[in-house]
Amino acid sequence: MNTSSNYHHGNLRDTLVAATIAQLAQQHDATLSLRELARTVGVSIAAVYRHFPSKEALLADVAAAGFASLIAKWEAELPPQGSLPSEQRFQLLGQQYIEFALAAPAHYRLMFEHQDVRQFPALLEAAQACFQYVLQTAGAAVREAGLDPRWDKAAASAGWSLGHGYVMLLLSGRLAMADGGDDLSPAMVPRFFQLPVEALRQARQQAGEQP
Amino acid sequence: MNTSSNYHHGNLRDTLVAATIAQLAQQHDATLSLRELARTVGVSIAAVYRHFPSKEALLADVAAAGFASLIAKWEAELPPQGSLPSEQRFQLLGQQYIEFALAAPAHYRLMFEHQDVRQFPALLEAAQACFQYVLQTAGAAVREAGLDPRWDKAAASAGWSLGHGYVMLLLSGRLAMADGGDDLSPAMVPRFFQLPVEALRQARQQAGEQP
DNA sequence: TGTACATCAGTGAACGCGCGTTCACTGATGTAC
DNA sequence: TGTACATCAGTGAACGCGCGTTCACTGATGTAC
Repeated sequence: MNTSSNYHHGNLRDTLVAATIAQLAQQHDATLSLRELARTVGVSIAAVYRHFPSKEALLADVAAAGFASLIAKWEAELPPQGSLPSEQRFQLLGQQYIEFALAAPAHYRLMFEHQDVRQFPALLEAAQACFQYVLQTAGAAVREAGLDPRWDKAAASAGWSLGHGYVMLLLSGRLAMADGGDDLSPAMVPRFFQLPVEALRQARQQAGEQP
Repeated sequence: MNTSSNYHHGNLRDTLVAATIAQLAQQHDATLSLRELARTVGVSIAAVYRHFPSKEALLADVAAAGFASLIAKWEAELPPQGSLPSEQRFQLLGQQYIEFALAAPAHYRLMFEHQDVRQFPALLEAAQACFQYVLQTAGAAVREAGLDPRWDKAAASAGWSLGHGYVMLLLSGRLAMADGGDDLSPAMVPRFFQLPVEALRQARQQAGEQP
């Protein structure tokens, strides 16, 4: 296994995943055909089955890679914890989440359209790691605001929901639907990542309940 | 055209739409086959093309019907404007939105997965009517909070994003992923519909900017 | 260092499938006179 | 009231298609002695 000899291919598995991601980058929807993928890579269709038991398994790997590179983006671009107010850091995380999704919409869709997380442990693990990252960031903001630390999951879930919903609506053309055109701009959305924390603060003031 | 004579069918068009909705109610994903649909209704596949130029056109009608019945639900179940604080009314709207989506997940998905709103004016119109409903409700809350009325769209979009994202994440199994199980419960979410208004209030306090 | 052999990563052809769509048609319905 | 005819809403068969998957295979690679 030396140079890019393509006979015994080197690493067909990774090549297939990378080619899928490259292909998704060029389309709007998240559908694609194994045969076309094999054609692109320049390999017989049966070769794919040497590395993946099924199309679904390939897609699950591609989805997991998506979650991994989202985490990588955060790790590369988010200022370290403590270097700025936690609530602001949570907003930045939201902003970068949206950037990520809009930069590769089809890949992003695939990450969430796959129905059967339970069948693919690697995918589940990647998605969980992603959620943990959000959870920690949200948790820090919650604690810094003097709120019950157990509200971290609620804040994280609300933030993720907000970002995901915004992206999906935007991509589906169902959001920018008012005539005036003065919609919620991408630049405005991160600001709404202060919402989860703020709402919890309000909720406590009003009643003092548990979530 | 008298009784339910099924020879010249009566109203095959509506029957097809209704059968699609019924079928979607029994499945988790939003995929379905024209042929199977025709089989269910008891009609030849070619008969479908007497009423719809394509499968997509049928699905667009089904999606539009979804938006229409969401509006119907709101009109039936939301207390009239003025009978309670607008911000609370906005929260109720959010709660009923989520109820609607979770009661018919596949139909709900179809409403948003269809890519080409522009090709189907009836669908676009139905979705816009829906957005207008949210917009008015959000706008009332924004005005009642003494905020710049032009922020109504931002509040409406944020609310819709939050609800849509929550529902989609929940359905895809990507939300309830933390070990502890203490996630954001459906009952908790409506509370977050106070977020858009609240966040705008905060934003104004902090800076006084325009959205 | 050379040979024998197991293993590994590919190939090419074929499988069966269900799909959306189209065609020429048939039989019922409604209308004109 | 009865007949002729256009229109409408169906039928059944066929089209071509690309798909995911499987099969028996081939040729390169690595290892044992």
